[in-house]
Amino acid sequence: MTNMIAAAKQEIATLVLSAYNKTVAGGTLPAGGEGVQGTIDIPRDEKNGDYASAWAMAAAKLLGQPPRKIAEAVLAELDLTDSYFSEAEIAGPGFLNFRLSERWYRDVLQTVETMGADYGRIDEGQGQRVMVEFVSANPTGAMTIGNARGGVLGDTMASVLDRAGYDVWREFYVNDAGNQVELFALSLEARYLQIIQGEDAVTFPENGYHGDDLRDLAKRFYDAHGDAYVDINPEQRRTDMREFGLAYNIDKMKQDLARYGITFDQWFLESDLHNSGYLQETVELLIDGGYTYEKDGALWLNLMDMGAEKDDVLRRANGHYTYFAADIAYHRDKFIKRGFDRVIDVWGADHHGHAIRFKKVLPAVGIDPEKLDFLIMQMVRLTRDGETVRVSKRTGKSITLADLLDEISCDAARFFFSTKPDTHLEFDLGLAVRQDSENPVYYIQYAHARICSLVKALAEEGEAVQHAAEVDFSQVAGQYERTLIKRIARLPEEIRTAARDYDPSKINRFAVELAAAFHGYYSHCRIKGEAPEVLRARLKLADTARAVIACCLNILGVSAPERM
RNA sequence: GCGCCAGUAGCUCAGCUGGAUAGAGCAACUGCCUUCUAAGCAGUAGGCCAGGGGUUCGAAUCCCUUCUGGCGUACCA
Repeated sequence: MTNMIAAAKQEIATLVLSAYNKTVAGGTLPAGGEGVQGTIDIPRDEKNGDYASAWAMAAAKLLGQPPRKIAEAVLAELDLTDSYFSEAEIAGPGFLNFRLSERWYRDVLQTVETMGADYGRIDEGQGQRVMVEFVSANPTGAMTIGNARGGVLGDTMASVLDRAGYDVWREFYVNDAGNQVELFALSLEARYLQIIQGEDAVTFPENGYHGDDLRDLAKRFYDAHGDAYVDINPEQRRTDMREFGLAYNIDKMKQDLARYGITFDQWFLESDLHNSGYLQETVELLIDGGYTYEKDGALWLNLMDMGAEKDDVLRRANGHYTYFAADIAYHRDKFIKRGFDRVIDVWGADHHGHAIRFKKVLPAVGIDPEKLDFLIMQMVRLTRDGETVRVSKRTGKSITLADLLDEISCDAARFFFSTKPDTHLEFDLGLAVRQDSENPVYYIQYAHARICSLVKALAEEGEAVQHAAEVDFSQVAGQYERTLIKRIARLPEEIRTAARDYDPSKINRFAVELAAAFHGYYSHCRIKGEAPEVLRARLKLADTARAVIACCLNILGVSAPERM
């Protein structure tokens, strides 16, 4: 058993049930309570034991007896010999409170030692193939602060799922087709011609991209080709400029994301869906299925018949397919063509209306909507000195991911954005500069560095870290030691719930708690200079904490420094 | 209007598939470095869990409702 929390709970369930069966056999309690599922919790207050079973309360109604009386009868038959528990008692309205035995503590350290850097790995996913699609920023400009949040969320989500036993695939969907890309090409063309003919000679397209990055891009194109593109077929000009611009931007995104610790298994091009005919084939599938109708020259998807609030356009009157249509083809590719068992799309809240309607259409192309989950993250509100800063790409004034990484470290940024996705995040640019002192990531890294230096210092004195089997656990029986071991034991369970709830930020909160347990331990339990048995037991515990902190940081994509 | 998300300490947030006295960090205040890293530890103070109803042994947690904020409701993506 690699999840020692689950192991403890499972054992309590077994112990209580077997004790109950004895009370039935002995005639103390009526039969019928075998199927009762009493919750087993870890009490907030340690006075109430390490684990508490509410079984007696849950069974009270069914057995027709007061909870305390049931608890007393069960307790009398409880046999803790060789179990993970040393004692049990009744408290409050009828809780059965259990205290962990030395055997459990030893098994925790043994598990960490056995699993090493893989500690926390569980088999919840059973090797199912799951794709996490995230960031998927428009290639028409730089990535925003919102992408910074989505990037961390998707990347850590993928890491958590990986450790939970899924076969994970990270993917970036490149929207290199559609209106925005045409507008991008037109804007670039205008900037290019302006370089040669002057600003006033060329009118800039309405709603074009006004950012300085477009001017830079045009300059790069000019540097490469001079004025060779002035007297050329405008269509050819725009095609070449679009390809040039997109290639440049996509490469830049790859670089920025790499700086941010994110690499994708695949960059999937929307244009491939158009060029290969797969998009057309998918739309024809919908037409043949009778899910569409034509109105005002456009092809509509009859979503209201599928329970949605409104219909969506698949093919515009100008003959171009919409983003909605492409997305259907894209997901058909994910599920039908590539056979993923599950797909998680990390999207911003501005897409949630799309997400709801999107799920409705999936059955029409043969996809089980249950296999697709959306991780909708709420918007990041960017402020500076209390005033909201617009994050629109078109203002040309937005703060980019690259800007952010110029100001704060990748570690600090990743940790800062690891918050629960369903709450709004306010990002204050003034605060960002001060993040170094406020970001808890340093608290965790400091714990790691402290232990590394300690282990190194002791190794120089000839004290190597021992194996768990050689440790005398009576030497680490104090409050701080036990708190630390119990916290170490939690990682697999945290992985399980983080994967289940799609909330990777649980891991960063856990890491802070783990670091706190270590700092407390370190401050109260001296290691160097203690008697040999004490020193070795405590050193083993410190080194185990180090390994688990490293696991957490690894999952979060944050470095684990050996020195600070 | 309708739909989705949120409202918990001065600030940022945990806790939400019902459990015992609602927690942590930051900020404030007190202590702790001649011994393994003080980027640390120990402590004090801080709360009508947005308001109101309900469900039950028990509600921050579940249901109804009101209020407040964000987002959506394009032949954009």
